[in-house]
Amino acid sequence: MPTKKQIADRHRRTRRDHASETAEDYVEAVAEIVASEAGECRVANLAKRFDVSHVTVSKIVARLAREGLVETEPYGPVLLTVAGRRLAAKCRERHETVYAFLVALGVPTDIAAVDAEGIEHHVSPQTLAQFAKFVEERAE
Amino acid sequence: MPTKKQIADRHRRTRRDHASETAEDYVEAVAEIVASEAGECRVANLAKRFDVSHVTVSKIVARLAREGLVETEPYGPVLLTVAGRRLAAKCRERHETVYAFLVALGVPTDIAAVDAEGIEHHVSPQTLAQFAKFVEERAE
DNA sequence: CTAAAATTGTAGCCGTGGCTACAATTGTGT
DNA sequence: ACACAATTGTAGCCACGGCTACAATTTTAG
Repeated sequence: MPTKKQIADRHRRTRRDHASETAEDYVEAVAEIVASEAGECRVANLAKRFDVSHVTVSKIVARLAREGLVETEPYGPVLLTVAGRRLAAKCRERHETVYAFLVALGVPTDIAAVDAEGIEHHVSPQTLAQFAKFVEERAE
Repeated sequence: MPTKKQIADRHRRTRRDHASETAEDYVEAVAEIVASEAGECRVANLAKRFDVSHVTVSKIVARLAREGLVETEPYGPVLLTVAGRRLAAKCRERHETVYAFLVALGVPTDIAAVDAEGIEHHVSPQTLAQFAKFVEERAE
């Protein structure tokens, strides 16, 4: 049985995850937009993508810049740093695994898409490995 | 392929979920504490449980009271309303299903406990049903 | 080239979930 | 009863992710 400290730790970790969820969503989106026809990612692209105001995007991009995930200049595009690209790649892979897993489990694709969005940030490497294994087994 | 609007909707939903996560965690915790040896749930119990200050708990409890999930009087215990008890029961069941599912999948119990904490709030009824089905099949 | 449109930045507000510090209340132990 | 401990409330601060309104800049159209 878990101790009270362990329960508190679990919750603390859940909160810490929260802080990085936005960062993960944004770097993932930036990578996708750069890879799209758009070619480059602008604040406006992110605002549309997340359906928020450009002001909200600006503030979050500023934070990501502070954290070294993106680089940007006034009125310029949003560029991923090396760290940002690394994080984006990791998130994209994890996202795809979670989505594929849910679909393999029998969840309708539209619902799997929504759930994957929420779940992906809380999946540990161990759980992700089990997800991937399950998908592989079903694929044979 | 999903439209941009659908992608934005997915993110909006993810954000809305965020808002209710705290509420769910708290009513669940209140129900557990009330059911424990403690017998009643006080602000101090929640503060220890989530490893936050009593001030943070007070503010959140006040919000839950505004939302009709709990009732409380100055210097008194935190009581669940009917709506609060209903939500707590739903969350507890969902939490247990997610945990059991991860364990059935092969995730170590300690890691499953952490992941379940983060995942439970983002599982749709459809996905939860698949989780439950999977657990049942493995149990035979 | 200049004027209008689109984009981005800035100022200032809100609610949520964190905190410390201090005040008030309740509970306990002589 | 009274003092001390524990608990809860209040004041006031912070960062984050939202917003509107307005200013600045860049892009695009004429």
